[in-house]
Parts: sequence; C-alpha cells; structure tokens
Amino acid sequence: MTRRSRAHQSTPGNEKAILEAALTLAVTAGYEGTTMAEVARLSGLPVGSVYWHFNNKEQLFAELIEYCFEQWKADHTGPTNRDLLRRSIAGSAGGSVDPENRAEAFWILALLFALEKRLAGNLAREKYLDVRKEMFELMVQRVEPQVPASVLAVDPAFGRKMVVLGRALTDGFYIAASAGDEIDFMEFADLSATAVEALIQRKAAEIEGNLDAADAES
Amino acid sequence: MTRRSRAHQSTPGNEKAILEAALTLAVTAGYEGTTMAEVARLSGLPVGSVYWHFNNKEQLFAELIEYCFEQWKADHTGPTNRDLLRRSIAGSAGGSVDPENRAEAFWILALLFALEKRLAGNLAREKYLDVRKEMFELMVQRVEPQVPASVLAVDPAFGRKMVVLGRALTDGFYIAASAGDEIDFMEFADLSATAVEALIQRKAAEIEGNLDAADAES
DNA sequence: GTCTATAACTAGATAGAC
DNA sequence: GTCTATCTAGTTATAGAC
Repeated sequence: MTRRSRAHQSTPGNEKAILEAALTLAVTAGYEGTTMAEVARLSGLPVGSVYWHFNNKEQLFAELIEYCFEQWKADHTGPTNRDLLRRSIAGSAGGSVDPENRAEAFWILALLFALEKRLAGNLAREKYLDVRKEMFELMVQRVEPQVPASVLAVDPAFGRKMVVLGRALTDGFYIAASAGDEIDFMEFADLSATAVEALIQRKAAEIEGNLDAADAES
Repeated sequence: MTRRSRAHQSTPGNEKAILEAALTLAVTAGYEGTTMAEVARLSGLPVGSVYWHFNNKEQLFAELIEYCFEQWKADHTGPTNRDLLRRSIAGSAGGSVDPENRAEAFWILALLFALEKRLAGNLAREKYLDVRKEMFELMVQRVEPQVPASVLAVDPAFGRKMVVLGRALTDGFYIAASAGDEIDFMEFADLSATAVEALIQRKAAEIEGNLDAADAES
C-alpha cells in the first residue's frame, strides 16, 4: 500500500507540517498556483514524502479543507463570542494579509474553492461544498435564537435568510481585504451587524403593525 | 516589432474573438487554469496568432479586464436603472452559471483577480485594482444623491460607506452563486437593498434626534 | 517512513515559413 | 497577419535505494 491507513486520529507531525505549508501557500497562490514542490519545500520534506502522506494534490487539498474547518469550528463555536457576524467581518481585516492567520485563512481557502468552478468533480471542491453546508447550519443554530419569535412565526425561514445575508457580507469583506481596500474593517463589521439588526427590527415592526391592523379589524 | 501599435481604437475582429474566448474560459477556470492553447482553440486561431495580437498571457488578461470593464460601464451607467445594488445582486444569479453572460462575467473575473494575491505585480491584477477604484467612484456618484443631505452634513463619507457595503454584498452573492447556493437571488437583492436603505434611514433618524435635542437645549 | 532521480506531460512562449 | 513546429521550464507523480 502506498498510503497510511489512519482514518481520523489527530494529525501527526509531518502530515500537519505539510497541511500547514499547503495552507500558507494556497492562501496567496490558490489551488493551481500552489505546487506540490513548493509545499514540500516549505514543509521541509522532499516531494516523495508528501506523496507518501497524501495520494495526490486533490486529496491533499480535500484534507486541508477538513483540517481547516475543524480549526475554524473550534474558534467560532466557543461560548464567548456572541456576535458571530461582527467577529467574522472584523477577522477579514488581517486574514488575507497575514498568511499565518490560520483561523481566518480557512475563509480565504473557502472563497477560492467557491470561485474555481473548473474544479467541478474535484474531491477538494466537493469537500468544500459539504463543509459550506455544514458551516451554514452551524451559523443558523446561533443566529435563529436572536430572531424574535413573532417574526419566525410568520416567516420560519427568516433566520436562515439572515445567515445568507451575513455570509454574503463576510465573503464580501474578505474580498475587499484581498483586494487591499483601505477601509476600517471594524467599522464595517459594526455597520453590517447594525444593518442585519435593522432588517430584523423592521420585519418585526412590520408584523407587529399587521397584527395591530388585524386586531383593529376584528 | 512583434506587436500591433493600436492604442485605443475599437477592438478588431480577431482580437475580440480572442478576448471573448479568454473571458469564457477564465470565468470557470480562473487565471492559472486558463491556458493560451485553449484560448487559441476556442477563438479558432492558432497559438501563434494569439501571441501576435497579445505579447503574453499577462497582457492578454490586462486587456481583457479593460475590455470587460468598458462593457460593464455601458451596461450600468444608462439612465434606466435606478437601483444599482438590487440590479447587481440580481445579476449574480445567472452570472456565474452561464459563461455567455458577458455583462456579469466581468464581476466574476474581478473576484478572481481580487483573490489571487499571488499575482502581485502582475499587469492584469494591477489593471484590475485600478478598475476597481474607478468602478467604486462611479458607484459613489450614483449612490451619494440618494443619501439625505442631513446625513452627509454630519458624516460626509456616509455615501461611500454605503457603496463599500453594497459592493461587499454584491461580491458576496456572486460567491454564493459560484458555490451553487440554491437561494432566491431576487429576494436577496431586495433584502440587501432594504438593509442599506434601513441603515440610511436609521442614520437620518439618529441625526434628526440629535438636532431636536440640540434645538431643545438652545 | 524518508529521500533522490526521473518519467510523463503540459505550460508559456518563439522562430520562421507562408 | 496567419499558422506549424518546436524549445524550455515547470508540473504532477512514481520508482526504488536507503
């Protein structure tokens, strides 16, 4: 066999080094732009070793996505951070500039795989699409409690909609960071949170108004 | 000389065919993923001809960005479309799916160049960053008149902030489209427009309140 | 498990006939 | 201006010594 059989034990030393190297490179070079030779060089191992640990480039990236997602989950599911959106957008500020920022590197990696549609059928991209769905559900679980029950009663999908909006904003600000826009990301993190909040309130008020109208009619 | 000297005359037949081929491929394959051989094949010309018209891949893409931007400007500066943000986001729906959708292909191309930071110094990426700035200013000119004078008096940059937010949203929904999210883009186009609108109203109300307070004090 | 050498292939780019 | 043949360098991936 040309491949280790470990399934899900915690990533051992050299494998982790390879994944970290791949991540560092991928964040600035993308999928095609990252070469196995460079990954090997940066990890301090020869190419042969990289191919001993991972079947091929595709699989290396598929595992990289999983590896990053675990880190991201650990960082973003703690009980401390109450404001997911604000935190995510604020994180975009340095995320794309500093290749060492692992917690946020995942998001950049994700954007790359979202955009590179040529990778249809590619193991890594399929893996990403799975992860994207899982991440979405995690966010829904955290956002839904913040939506008033009266709103959810009328539009049960409203919480999910706010997550879609929040994710679009987060993605958008990562793009802005990648493009080097000189904006105050903290300010926009607040502004974005406020905008979503305003949308929820407006919806609640609208429903309230309808209820009043209905009450008045009866 | 190995290169035509036309500077800014309207793109002649074969050059246009090459640019169109490059665009179609780039939208799904990205910069690295698009090969000169494929561009040649799709344009119906041999590789040699492509290199006669364009010095190299870098310059081909730099001109592609300019070429697309001109089209985008023509599509998005007419007097008809009053709601820029709503229109942009709604456009993202099909933009990433149909490689023939030229008007929106530009935005995908833009995202690719925004993310591919490895291309630092690359002519095409530099060109894109210029275009990004110009596009921003065009949007500011169209959004600023919609912001109440009272708000601009207190925060002259508020219009620009709304454009930053709007662009982030647009970028974000293009990502969603690229990832194949099954969402109702029209609905989110409306929701996004409403969110920005709500933010402006909230700001205006806040300022109004302060003015009243100031009036009461005097 | 690690490392070297190299095979098999594909990329961007050019030379030069027409 | 167009097209073919080809060069060079770099890519993924493997074979096989250690």
